[in-house]
Amino acid sequence: MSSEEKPRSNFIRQVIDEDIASNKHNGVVITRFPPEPNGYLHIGHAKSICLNFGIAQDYKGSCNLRFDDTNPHKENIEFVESIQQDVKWLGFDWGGQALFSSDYFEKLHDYAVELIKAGKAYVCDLNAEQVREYRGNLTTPGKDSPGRSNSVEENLDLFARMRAAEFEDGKYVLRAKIDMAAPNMNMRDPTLYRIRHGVIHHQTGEEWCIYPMYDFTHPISDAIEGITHSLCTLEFEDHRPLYDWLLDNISIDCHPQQIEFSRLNLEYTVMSKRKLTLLVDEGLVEGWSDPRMPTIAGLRRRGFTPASIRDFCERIGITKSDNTVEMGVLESCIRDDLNTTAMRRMAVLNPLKVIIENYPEGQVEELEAANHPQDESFGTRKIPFGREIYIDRDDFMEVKPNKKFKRLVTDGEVRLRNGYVIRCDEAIKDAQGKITELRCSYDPATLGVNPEGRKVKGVIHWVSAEHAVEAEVRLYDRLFSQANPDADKDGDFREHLNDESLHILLGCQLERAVGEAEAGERFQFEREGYFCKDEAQTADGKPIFNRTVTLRDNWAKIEQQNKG
RNA sequence: UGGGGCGUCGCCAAGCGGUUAGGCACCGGGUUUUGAUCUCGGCAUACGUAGGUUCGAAUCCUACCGCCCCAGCCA
Repeated sequence: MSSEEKPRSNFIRQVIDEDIASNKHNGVVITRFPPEPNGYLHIGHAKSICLNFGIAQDYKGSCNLRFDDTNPHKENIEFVESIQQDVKWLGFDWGGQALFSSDYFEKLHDYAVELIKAGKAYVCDLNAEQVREYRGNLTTPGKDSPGRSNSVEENLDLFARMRAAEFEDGKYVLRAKIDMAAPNMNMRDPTLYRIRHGVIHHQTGEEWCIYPMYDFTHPISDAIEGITHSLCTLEFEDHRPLYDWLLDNISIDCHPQQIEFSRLNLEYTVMSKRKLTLLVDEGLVEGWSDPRMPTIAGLRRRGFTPASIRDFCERIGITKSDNTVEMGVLESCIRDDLNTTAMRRMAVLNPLKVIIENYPEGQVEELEAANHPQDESFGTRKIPFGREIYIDRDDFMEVKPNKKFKRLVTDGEVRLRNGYVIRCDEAIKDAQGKITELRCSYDPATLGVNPEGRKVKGVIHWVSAEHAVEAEVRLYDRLFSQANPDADKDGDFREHLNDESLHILLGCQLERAVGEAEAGERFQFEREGYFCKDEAQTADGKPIFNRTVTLRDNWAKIEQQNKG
């Protein structure tokens, strides 16, 4: 499998190679994956996970899982747990306990005090709106906050009282004293600490009422953990001067290197956690693990394998350029994997009853079928065959529509996969003219051999009516009808939701062998696609299968082109 | 009109001064009891544009153009 091959290089690995060559960190490589537990992980996070854990593996280093939990307002324990589950499921190990930025709150506080003592941080009493005004804008410099001229003693006293819960939310913040005229907005005395009462932090409870900001927390947490390379996405590029400033201005002897790469965009979906949260909260999808979601949990439920997602991350590469990857790449990854790993089965999604009139009533044959056409190690199974079977309605037409059509037509023949050749003698219709069943005959001499004197081109799948397992099958399509749902800045991305993204098929007929499948099991339903059994059942106890992806379908493509 | 990035095939992406890897997609041929798989072949005189340096430039220099990010007490 391509995902297990040598990882291809990228500019970050080149930096690491150079650092190893120059013995910068004594040959050690330690990375970290630092999610904020305020949502479920998505395929974009998978890119970062594969990068960070992949590098750690290849360089015989390690990768920490560290929750960046400095904003208790938005975070909760459900997300802490789902994130760990998803990283594990993707196949990565962070060795021991997960880490939390909140583990370092006391140390972080001490570094803040150190900055204050050095005259490099001050307590500011401006309110949020004033801070914004004082900051200036992109083209005009900011102006100093009154607090900037506080004495060290005043700042120390105020900060201590902030911690001691003497002030309400928003009364004061702690700020770094850098440069209010800096062209980089991040350097205009960024906020380091804010006051937050009345929230219970999932790790520290009510121990703290001041919480450090990301820009303060991240570099120090990295340094505490001895991270060598701190990999993050492009939007943090102009936070790097602040990252470096902080580590240069406190007494810590570790200075990780921040390197930025571009985030993943995927066509026909959204990747921002804010937007995904909105879809979940507004009930526009069925939760974070809805199979249409680009979340790891959604992809898992859809039937994607960890290997296929790793392969995807490998294929898309790591660069600094903006990119929007086509869905076709993801689909190709899962097809590649499942093609070699999934058992073949037959399932009739849109059943049409077929009576084989020259087949003895009550007789049942057990036909043998390979579980994989190219891999004998998958073994074989028995498929019952009888007088009444189901085929898919799409596999029959009364009149042959064109000479390339090679499925069943009236007075025509077709091969039943793993079975006999049958001929359609008559299509029975109801009063409305809808075909209700087919009267056919079979050729007993065609089991495992081609008929004599004629060529039967088509092969269709089928299921014994008597032995079929009824199921619900869910067909998924892209979540959005537009390749880039958030293209128009003033429009609402929700307007582009695809209302055809889910089709539920009832009364599907599966071959007997699928009946024993366990939740999460994946199959190729021949000629249809790859399907995964859902953990849920229908109200009346019938199994539910989710379609992961269709098979590549050149015929559908040709038909599409003929129409268009 | 401040700062930081990015621009190589429809979409990703190698390339790091010596004459454009690869994958996806697409187009054709072969095998096939899945119109699948597999397989064979095709698919950028060209690297945002214009100049310059050089025997030689996607790679170096200059100037333009286009796109993305930054004005949270979010991360």
